Order: sequence, then C-alpha cells, then structure tokens
Amino acid sequence: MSEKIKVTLPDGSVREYAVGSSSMDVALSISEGLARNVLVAKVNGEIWDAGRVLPTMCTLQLFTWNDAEGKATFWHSSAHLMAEAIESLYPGTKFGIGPPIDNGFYYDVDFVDQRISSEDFDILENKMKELAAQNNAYERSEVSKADAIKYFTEKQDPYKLELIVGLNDGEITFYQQGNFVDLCRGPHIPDTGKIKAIKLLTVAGAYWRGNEKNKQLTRIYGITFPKQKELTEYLEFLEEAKKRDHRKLGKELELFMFSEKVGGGLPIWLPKGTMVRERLEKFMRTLQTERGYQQVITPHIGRIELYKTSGHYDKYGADSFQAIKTPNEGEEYFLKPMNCPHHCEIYKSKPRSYKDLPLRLAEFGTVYRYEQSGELNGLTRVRGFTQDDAHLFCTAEQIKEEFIKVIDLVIHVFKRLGFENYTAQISLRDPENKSKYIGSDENWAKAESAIIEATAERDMKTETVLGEAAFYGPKLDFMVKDAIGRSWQLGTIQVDYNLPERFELEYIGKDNLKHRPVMIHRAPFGSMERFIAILIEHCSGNFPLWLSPEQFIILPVSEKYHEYAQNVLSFLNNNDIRGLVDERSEKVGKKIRDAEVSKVPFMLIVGEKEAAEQSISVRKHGAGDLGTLSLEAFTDYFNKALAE
RNA sequence: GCCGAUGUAGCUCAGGGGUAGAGCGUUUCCUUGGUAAGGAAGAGGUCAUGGGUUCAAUUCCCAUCAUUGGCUCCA
Repeated sequence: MSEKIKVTLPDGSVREYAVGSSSMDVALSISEGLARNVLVAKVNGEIWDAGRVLPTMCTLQLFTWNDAEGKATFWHSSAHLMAEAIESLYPGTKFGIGPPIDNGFYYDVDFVDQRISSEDFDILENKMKELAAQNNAYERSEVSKADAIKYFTEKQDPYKLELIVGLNDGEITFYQQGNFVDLCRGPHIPDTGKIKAIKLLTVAGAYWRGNEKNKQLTRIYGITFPKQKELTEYLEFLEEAKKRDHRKLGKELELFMFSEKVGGGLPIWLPKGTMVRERLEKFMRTLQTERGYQQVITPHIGRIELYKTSGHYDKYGADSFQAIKTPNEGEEYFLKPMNCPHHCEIYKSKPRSYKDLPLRLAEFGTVYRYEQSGELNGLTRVRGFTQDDAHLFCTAEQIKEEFIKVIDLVIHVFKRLGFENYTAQISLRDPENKSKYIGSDENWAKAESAIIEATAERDMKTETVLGEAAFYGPKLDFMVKDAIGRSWQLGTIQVDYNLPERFELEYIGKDNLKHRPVMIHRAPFGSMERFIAILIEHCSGNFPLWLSPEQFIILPVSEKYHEYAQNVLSFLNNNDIRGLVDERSEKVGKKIRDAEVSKVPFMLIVGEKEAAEQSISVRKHGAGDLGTLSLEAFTDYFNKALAE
C-alpha cells in the first residue's frame, strides 16, 4: 500500500505527497511565497479550505488574493471576523447571513433591542483589527444536524436555525475562529492574520431572506484587504466616484435639475444639459436614417384600450400612474409607459407586404412609469424619461440579420462615445417558471436562438442569464465599463413575438397569404436620462468636444477688447464652433479659474496684442496655454480635435 | 412600498426652546488687468410643508413631501 497521494496541478504535472497533506503543504513544496499567499484551493473542482486534508487522488488549483476566488473567500472570512467583533461588543446579537459581494462583504444581523449606526463603526473596526491580529485559524468541523440545531437553540439564534432546517444531515459544517462559531459551508482563508486593512462602509436595512414580509435586519457593509495600501487605493476610488457623481456635476454644470413642486423623479433639462442631449439625439437620428429607420412621433397618452391590447395594463396598470379621466363618462387615457403599442398602430395603419419589411420605426419617445419612491435616483432612475426607441417589424427569417445590424449600431455608438469596454448579457426565460412569461414555447425557442446566433456571429463577449428575460421575450443587454472600472447596463435589444400577436399584425407574404411579423425593440442608449448620467460620470463632466455645451469661452483681458471679442465670437460661430464671451469686469486669472472649474474645453484670451494682429491666445482645459493662433489656425486645430 | 439618515441664503455647510450665521455666488462701486480667486459695500432665509407640545418652536414630538444609503421592484 502506497503512503503517497497523487495531486494533479493545473499545468498537468502530477506530484506525490504524504497521506494527510493539505493544499497548504502542496503550496509550501512549490514555494514559501506561494504558501504565504495562498487563501483557498479548488480540489477536484470543489472550492476547499487550504488547510483541509487532500484525498488520495485529486486535481488541485491554488488561489491567492489575485484570483476572484481568493478575494471572495477573503471577504467571506472577513464577514465572519466582523460577526465575531459584533458578538463580542453586542452580546445577544442574532446573525443572518454574511456573504462576500463584488466589493467586500456584508453581514445581516439582528441587534434585537440595540441600535447601531455608522458612528459605531470606529469601535467595531478596532475590535475587528484586534481580533484579526490574534491570528486565529478558521477551523472547519462537520456537525450532525441534531448537534447544529442544539447549538443554535442554546444560542437562541432563530435565523441560523431556519437555515439549518433547510440543510441535509451530513452536509452541515461549522467554522470557528477565536470564540466565534458560525454555521457555514465555507471555505475560509487559513487565519485572521491575513486581514490587515479593514473599513466598514455603510449600514442599511435588509429583509431576512430578501422577503419584505420578513423582519428587517441590519446590514453592515465592509471591505478588507491584505495590505493597507490597497485599502487606501480603494477609498480613493470611492472619492473619485463621488467627484464624478452625475447628481453633483449636473448641479454644478447646470445640466439638469429637479423640483419638489414639479415632482420627484421628473427631471428638468436646463439649457446646457439640453444642448448635450439634443446633440446626442441628432447623432443617433443621423445614424438611424443612414440605416433605414424612419422617424415617427406619437402622443404622450393613449386610450386605456391600447394598453389593454398590449397587455401592459393588466401587468402594470395597478402600479402605474393612474388613468386620466375626461368629462366623458368611462373615457380613460393612460400616460404612455412604452412606445411600442403606438408603433404597432402605425404598422397597422395600412396593409403591409413582405416587400415593406423590415419596417423600422424610430422615436425619441418620452414615457412615464411610476417607479417606487425608494427607487428614484438622480437621472438613473426616474419617472419620466425619453427612450431612443425603435421597433423593427420583420419576418422570422430577417430577425438574425436585423439583430446583427442593431448590434453593429450599438457598438458604433459606444465607441464614438468613448466606451471601449463592453460586454453583453443574454437574458433568457427561466425554464423552471414559465408562467411568468407570455407567448408560446415555440416562439421563445426561435427568439432565443436568434439572439444566441447573432451574438456568436459578431463574436461578442456574452454572459447568459436564465430568468432575466422580459415577460414578452428574451433580450440582449449591453454592459459598459466606465473610466473608473464600474459596470453599467446600457442599451437593450429585445425580440418580441408577443405584441404582434396581441395587435394582430400581419403582412402579405410572397405566397399571397397572411403572416405574422416579428418585432424587435431596441434602444442603444436605453434612456437619454440614464445614458447622459453615465456619460457624465464616465467623462467626469468633461464631455467630448462635439457634445460640449460650450466649446470655448472668450476672455477679454479688459473691457477695451470686448468689441474684438465679439468679432472673434461671430467668426467662430460662423464656423460652427459654439461659445460665448466672459464680459465680467474680472481679471483674466479669475476668468480662467472660473472657466476651468466649469470645464469649458477652450479658453480664448484676447487683449491688446491679439486685437492688433487678429489672433487669439488659446488655453486648453486641463492642459494650459497653447500659445497664440490666428483665427483660421484655431478653426483648423479645433476641427481636428473634433474628429478625434 | 419597507428600514435608516437628511432637509437652514442660489450653492456647500455651521448652529440651536427666546424668530439665525460662514464661505462661495449674486448686486453696486472702485480697479482695466495677460494664463487657476484684486478691493469695498449691500441685498438675500415664514430654518421643506402641515399639525401637536410649550408662555414661547426653526430647534422637541407626529404626519406629509423631497433627497439620500440599502432592501424589494423595474414594461
């Protein structure tokens, strides 16, 4: 009988170790540095504690902080550490769940009759640091269901007991570090000593098991790192995000506003914001016209019957803005929550032939949805917003090609706006819960395969998620990464076999018989409001030159040069360059500062010298003095910058 | 919608049971200037709204509205 176990490493090599060896022993045999950094392992495809004894034959992969698995485990263990600190400071606290998340971890706890706020974070953080420094090992133990129930009954923790009830005997494990024992599947990092930098971030309410009928627990979010430096960097990232917040910049740059009197979630576009938005709309309109879309305009309200036909009334009517009544008995109108029903009526306005298809109807359509009050957020979640909407009516055979064309359009738009980093999410139906959706199995299958094939053909990075489809069809959502690495969901393309059915849309085919068209909904920006919010944060308020509300500002050195400044202004305006003159009686230094703060791309300084030689002194935002140029030379320079 | 926080001048914020303060901005005057803040004087607030407690409420209590951190939701 061999006294050795066989371990296959990711590079395919097989090594032998003594029986009873752990992943940590394997790491140590490779290098001491690796052993120091190893946080967790994957053994035969299952994620394991690095200290756990390996089976006689296994494949092994080791994870450190540089791996997603390593980070998740690190944060999961940090959640336990926080729980230990909470238990020691607030005895009697009941614990819910404490998982890792994308950036850190949280723990849902029930403080019973105590209250905790972010003011208590210091003391809690310090306790965590103290416990971390004890270097306690995270120890795994297998526990019978009966013992597990006994333990948490004595501890009087109803949440853990509820979790245990749902587990199978023989599959229950506890983890202990220091004096804290938790029900947990694991795995965990070797010891608390690895957690060097700790920051608690926010406290919030969260329902037990995400169900609003359950008790609301206190959720504490935190983040930890193996090095202090990484925490510092992360906190700087949070600061940067705060600086870019579109709500802050929108106010400072006078792009948009909200008014309590107008109503929550109803954005009001100020002149500068309107300039940005109109330019974006024009940009999109031009692209669409080139691609065979036809622009339409439909009313903001429609008779209730329209939405009964579309199905939106049954699905959302009760939770929407309520019907608008007229002096006529029984006559009711709805604020439109979607543009598609109107577009279906345009389709129906005359008989259609297969020769008319695809019919592409586009509209910057403003829609109104009564979002829950707690959901409203800046421009990203509002109650009235404008979609860059279009509906493509086509034959089943045309779906894939149309889909590909839309993908190409969306990618073109993203690139033009500086979003180089994007992926797509394919949202399919949840096969376990078909009752949530309308439409036949056959149609769903067709639509889903069209999306999958189209994305494959364009070689897109995609992720497929079951259960995320709209109720009427599957969809493809684009996610972009912004300049500081955050992911946002933007444009969407959705196949819809349902509305053509409900509106009884038809076309006459080559065979002279009636057929049902398919509809594709698509919105590259999604909504103008949300898109501009994301764009503001992406570029930190420094819009690309072509979108900038003011492309330049002329700064006369003194009042004597106002007349020359006006001449420069009309010259540039005549060359399609937009801007204004700062005629305040301030020193140039002050005018420059104000222009820099308001992020105007070019400052054009004019004084005695410039007036005499018909030139301008050019200063670029964030870059400084570019020297003196003739008006023509600046126009050339500007137009080159515009094309970049 | 639910839990927590917040709401004071145009903006950012301090204050506090006896009807309010700073900085920036704005207005006027002086200054007419050269690449990130020249000087002086003034105006500006039913302290979110509605109730209640109190001799007295902007301050304490309740409700509403709005904003915000989360949860749930998202055509």
